[in-house]
Amino acid sequence: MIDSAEAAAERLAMDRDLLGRTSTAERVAAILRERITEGVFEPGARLSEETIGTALGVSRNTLREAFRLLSHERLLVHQLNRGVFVRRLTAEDVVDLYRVRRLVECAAIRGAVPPSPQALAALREALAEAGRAAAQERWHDVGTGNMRFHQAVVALAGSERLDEMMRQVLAELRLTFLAMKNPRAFHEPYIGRNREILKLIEAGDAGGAERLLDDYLADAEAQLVRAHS
Amino acid sequence: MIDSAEAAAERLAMDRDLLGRTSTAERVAAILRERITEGVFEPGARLSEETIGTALGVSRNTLREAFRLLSHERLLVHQLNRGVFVRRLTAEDVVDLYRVRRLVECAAIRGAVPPSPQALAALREALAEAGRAAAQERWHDVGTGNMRFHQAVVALAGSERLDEMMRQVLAELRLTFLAMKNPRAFHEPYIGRNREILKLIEAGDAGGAERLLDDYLADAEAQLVRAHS
DNA sequence: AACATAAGGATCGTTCTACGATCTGACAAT
DNA sequence: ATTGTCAGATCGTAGAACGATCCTTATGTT
Repeated sequence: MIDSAEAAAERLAMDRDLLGRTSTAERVAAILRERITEGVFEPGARLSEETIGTALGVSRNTLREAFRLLSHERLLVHQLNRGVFVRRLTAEDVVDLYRVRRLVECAAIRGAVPPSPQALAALREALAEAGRAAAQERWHDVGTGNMRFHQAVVALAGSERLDEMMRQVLAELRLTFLAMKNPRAFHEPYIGRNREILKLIEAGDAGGAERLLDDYLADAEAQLVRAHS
Repeated sequence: MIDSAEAAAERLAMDRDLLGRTSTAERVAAILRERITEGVFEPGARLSEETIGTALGVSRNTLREAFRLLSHERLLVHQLNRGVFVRRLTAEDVVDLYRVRRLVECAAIRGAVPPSPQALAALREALAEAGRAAAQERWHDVGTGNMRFHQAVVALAGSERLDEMMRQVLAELRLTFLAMKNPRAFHEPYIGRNREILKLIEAGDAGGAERLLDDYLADAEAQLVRAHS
């Protein structure tokens, strides 16, 4: 009986952080994050403590904590004595973001031979999700699916910290997507290209996958830079 | 006269963010960050809002903002209704940190041919600094110099965001260094190895530099993992 | 007319007080 | 020995207050 009790305790320990205990500030941040990536608050817009605080029914202190969280994710910029603003990305920001993506994603593919089964499953699932969204013409969700695919690419490296970093990079990228007026034309073509990349990864051809990914990123970057000039 | 006025304005624009306009919370965070990396607050220690707030003469709200900043840097961990604690790193954390370092630093070297003159200068300067510190037996500063060298390695990639990420990784690593009881034996040998790496980079031999760097990281990781078990 | 200055209002930065919620540890009951 | 209960400490959040800073507008100067 002792064994099973210990085993059960061990299983519970794994669920511990799943016990979603979140503070009000974090929940407020989650709401604002969604509104920002939806484009409800446009880049450059100021988020007044007073206005938003009363609208959400939270105190200024709590709201300020939420602002801090989002500033660290680079979704907001904080100017002393002026307030927080939705980040407005420049062409240089886009270039920098893609520098990071190229370096990290390509290295992740190169370093993962053979790829872990879980990471492969995540890649396939993200691709399938993007496909479903496209079939239903939910173009925003196609973008989400594509981003999740590249999140899974980074997951090939098997590092929590890299995953976390990529989450941030992709969240910032979301801000740039808002500038594209035709979401379908922008997102749809990349589904097929991701499928090609996955095919090469599955075939064990890391070099080929890396080349394809590099082209992919170059094209996306060029499109976004053009839209941000 | 117009030209020089514009030129002057442009120069000033570069100094703008140097004009240290920082809030109290950020200054408090800077102080705590230093104390933590110094080891004054040991890993696992709880930082009471009340105690530290009165000690530093700031209000709880301000202090909480500082805590948030440091939590995002992973120097502190925040537990709901329990307070903040100095992060205690596990052997898995060390492994993860070195996974990131290996991927990012090696890719930065491989991608930077030829390296930019500024990045090379930063590498040389960091190495010289570590050498000076060693000559004066300031072992803690030797560690700082070595870390700055690897910060400069990442700077080869030319990405602000990667630089920022590396800053965080190295700050976390500082926490693990505290576990090494003999700082000289730990830090000193790496000066020479960094010098070898720089030599190969200067010679344009990115592949060789990458191999050396990989060995370097493997050895450091092994030492730290052993100390964290 | 162009520029410098001053006044006013809005908003932020920070502090203080307050109270409910939650954790911890100790003691009592089973 | 395990469980239940309670008190103390600390955190989470709210709200009011006031000085500091920024922006805008009005006023004055050259």
